[in-house]
Amino acid sequence: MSAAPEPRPSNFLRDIIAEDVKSNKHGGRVQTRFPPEPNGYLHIGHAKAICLDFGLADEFGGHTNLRFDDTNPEKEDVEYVESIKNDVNWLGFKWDGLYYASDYFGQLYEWAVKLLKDGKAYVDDSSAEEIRKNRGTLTEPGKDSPYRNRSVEENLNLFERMRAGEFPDGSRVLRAKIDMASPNLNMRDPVMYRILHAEHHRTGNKWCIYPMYDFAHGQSDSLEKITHSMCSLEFADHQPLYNWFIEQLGIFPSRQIEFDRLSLTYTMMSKRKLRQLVEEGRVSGWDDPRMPTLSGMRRRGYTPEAIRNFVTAAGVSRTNGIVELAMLEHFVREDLNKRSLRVMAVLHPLKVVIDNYPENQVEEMDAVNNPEDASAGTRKVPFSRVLYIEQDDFREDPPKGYFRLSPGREVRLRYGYFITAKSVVKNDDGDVVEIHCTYDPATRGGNAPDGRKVKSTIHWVSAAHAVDAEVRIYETLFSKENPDDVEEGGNFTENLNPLSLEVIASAKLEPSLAGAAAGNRYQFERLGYFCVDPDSVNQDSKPGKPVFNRTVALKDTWAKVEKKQGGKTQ
RNA sequence: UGGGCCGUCGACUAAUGGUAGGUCAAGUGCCUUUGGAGCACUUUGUCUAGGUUCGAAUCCUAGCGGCCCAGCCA
Repeated sequence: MSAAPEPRPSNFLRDIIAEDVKSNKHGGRVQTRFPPEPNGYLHIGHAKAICLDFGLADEFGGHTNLRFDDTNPEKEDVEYVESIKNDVNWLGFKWDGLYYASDYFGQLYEWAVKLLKDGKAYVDDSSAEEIRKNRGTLTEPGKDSPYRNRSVEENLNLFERMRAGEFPDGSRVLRAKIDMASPNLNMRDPVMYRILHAEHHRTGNKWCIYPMYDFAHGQSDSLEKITHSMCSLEFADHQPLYNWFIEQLGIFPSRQIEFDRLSLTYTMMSKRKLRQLVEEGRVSGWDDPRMPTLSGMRRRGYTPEAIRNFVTAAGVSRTNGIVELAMLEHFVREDLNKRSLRVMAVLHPLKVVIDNYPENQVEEMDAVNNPEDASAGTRKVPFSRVLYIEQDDFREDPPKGYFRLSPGREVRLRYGYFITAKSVVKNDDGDVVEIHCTYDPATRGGNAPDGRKVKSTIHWVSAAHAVDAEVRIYETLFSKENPDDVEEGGNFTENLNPLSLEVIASAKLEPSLAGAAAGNRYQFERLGYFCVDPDSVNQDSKPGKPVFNRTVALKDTWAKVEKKQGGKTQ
């Protein structure tokens, strides 16, 4: 945490909470909750909710619970609850209470009985189809169910038998008796309980009826004395129902406040569709580095700080917009720039032989680890007669404005020497496979005593000392800004970007990278930020061939200039 | 002639009814042993029409446009 308080742009959520604290509502107490359903992994969209729920409570000295909204046993699993806990912690938050909606099944049942006794609920024998028909439409009112006016005794008896398992799935539901003509569809006698003979990941087979979201969420908030229950905009239509149950039950009045979801260009935020990608094997798993999941981003090399800064900068409101992926990448670079050790790595090697450099000589050159952080110190990088440079850093026929190596041109090898290209060796296809150069011994370390300038500094790795590595380069998983933008009847998978993963099988790394631990982050100079993938460790838990993920590329002005020139220089 | 929510630079986001600000992007310049980064500067915006008000992005009305809602999902 920095000493100076960060200027926080206010937002309507903070204003509401500040107002409540000021007016001493709930004694000035602030209690929030983050309520994911454990039916998938958390993604960057959840990060916004997490930052809001935890961040806002923290600002006002309040508390935040992590509550699993596990009311649908058919979709939920412990694998997901574990991943969610892990991801929330990784993002940097600690919950005060850890709860499950399933903790409240008993209480919820009692409350349902109370509503039954009060004549505020009834058991409906209609089929799902009939209920749907009688619900009416957006413009026409619904019709009362023929079972709507059963006696309290009959309702109580039927509901008890529903719980006892006497009826098959789908045969009956418990409904709230509100108003079939309400303009708000959620108020047209919403279903409170459905019969589901399914094993729940926590309550096992204890229950065969499960409460719907609407009959569980507000009461769960109430039980936990949540003061500010923040959720996304699509629940705004549910707020009257949220309040209705709380009022009928006469319980603690939690307040629901809606805000807009985070949408990102080129990013799929639907948990259902992300699961589909995993299940169909279109990605390697929930933690595939191309996934927008927190576990995917973690593996990709994103930092929690970068994600938090991004979410804060993107802000919160009630407008429905979409944030550019470039903005996320900006915050990732900003954070990584400060903390990453610089190293040299060649992704597409081109052999360079320095003809006038002694055959068996090796020099240890001093290299700065992080120009942004003097305390990171320096390291030694071996220099020898045969090196690798990037194929992109040499052009036999340089286009206008190209500053790097070309025949007769002198460049600086970073922390090495000035070299001048003299001749090339080509293979049968005419490709340049080797460059012969000379070096100036007076320029050791990259300094020219005579003050002469070179236009370019390029990175390199000594061939004899290079560590071979696999490097995985990622592009967006989808090729369209909106992955759901498909023709009628189309499928979002059509928008999958076929080029989202490029594997470079044999990149050359400077020797300091040998045995780097999984998760370590580096900047490969001039290329981007990379981190060590867990795949670097082989089956026997021994270090194998290093595997690096490219987290994000460096901004590349040259590429931009080149593009602007319309490729005519190519 | 259903209800709810929302319209601010290219994008995103701010402004107790009182100077339309910030970030991203873009551009210009400086600097540079990463053509990175950094630093400085610059450009463009309140959907439309009325109304209330000394004063409206903000409040009201209408229009236009967008999003959400007809799961026994959350």
